[in-house]
Amino acid sequence: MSHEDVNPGAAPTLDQARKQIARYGLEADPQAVLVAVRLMAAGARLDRASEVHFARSGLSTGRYRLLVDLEDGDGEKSPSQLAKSLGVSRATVTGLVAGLEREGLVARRASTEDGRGAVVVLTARGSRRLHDMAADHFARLEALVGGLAADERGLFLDLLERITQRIGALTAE
Amino acid sequence: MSHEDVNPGAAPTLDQARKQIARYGLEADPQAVLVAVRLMAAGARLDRASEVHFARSGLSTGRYRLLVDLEDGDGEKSPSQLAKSLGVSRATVTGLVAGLEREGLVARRASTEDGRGAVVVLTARGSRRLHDMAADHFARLEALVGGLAADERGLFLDLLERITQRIGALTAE
DNA sequence: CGGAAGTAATTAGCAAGCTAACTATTTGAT
DNA sequence: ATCAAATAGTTAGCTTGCTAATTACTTCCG
Repeated sequence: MSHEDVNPGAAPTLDQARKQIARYGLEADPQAVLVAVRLMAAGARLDRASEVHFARSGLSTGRYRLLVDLEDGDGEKSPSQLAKSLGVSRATVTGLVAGLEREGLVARRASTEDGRGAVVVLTARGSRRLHDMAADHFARLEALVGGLAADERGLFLDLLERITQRIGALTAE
Repeated sequence: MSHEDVNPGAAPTLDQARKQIARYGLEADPQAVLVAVRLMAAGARLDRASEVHFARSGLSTGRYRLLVDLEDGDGEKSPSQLAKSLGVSRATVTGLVAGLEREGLVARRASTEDGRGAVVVLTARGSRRLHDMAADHFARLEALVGGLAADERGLFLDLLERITQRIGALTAE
């Protein structure tokens, strides 16, 4: 065995990126590759941590986002609208709503205007759940970013935005 | 209906963050919250785009990472080591290896040193698959980050690192 | 106004992660 | 030397997301 610490879930290093690029005889910029890979890794880790975080309130990330989306609106929305604003498929919304309805955080009614449609309504219980979570939730979000000064946060937002705009490049063609 | 574009999978805005914080009567810094929420949203989107990207080569993100991890080493590793370095559970590795083995990209041997252990070996076919993907893959990673100048990339890496260090804060206690 | 095409929601079935439980082996402490 | 505890790997069962197919209703065109 060597002396390398295996370093669980390790963020990849610049050297690793360089080695890979060299191995394939490519011209890519190791630093650019590193940024992409690190962001992906961070995203995956954050996703999982987020699930754990929301699980404490008996929710999942998706369910929480759906509740917030309802509360941000007038408290009701169709599944299709929810799918669009959450950026998930309608099938996923069906599943999320089913779970939330089972817990009484949300109710479903048939639409009065469109015979095909449904309307998802935030219940008092759902609203209360959001309020109960709020203080802890926002405190944790702040803590996550607490290592950055205010101006650094603005900078980070800008840079992140400029990367996410190009996510399509991953799958384009 | 209002004039708001529903803006599919919309990144949340500073105003939305402000409104939420106000609704719950909290003191949180809207910009800090926005950074956290945007990063989470970006992570989720990137994750899904990444799956689509790797699916073109008949892989998933997890399977790709496992292959790369093998190639970065001496071409073989135990499932436990893989789990540690990939930051996933051993059960997940079992599943990934099963899939990769089915496609002949990887092979499994019993460990000679430890009667409980196994060794996962990258096959020639697995190695070839990585090479075949490399040019396109790295080009896309570069494109993702192409909106940032070299010094901005360094900056971004630094800021991202300082946030990811605190992911634990989301789930701590 | 009648039928084709489009849209809303759900259902079924898939992959990736997880935890918990189980088997087999090794380690280590008495 | 033995037996308990730790470790390696797998399995089973859960959740979240997806796509594709199904059903029901609207819309729109001729």
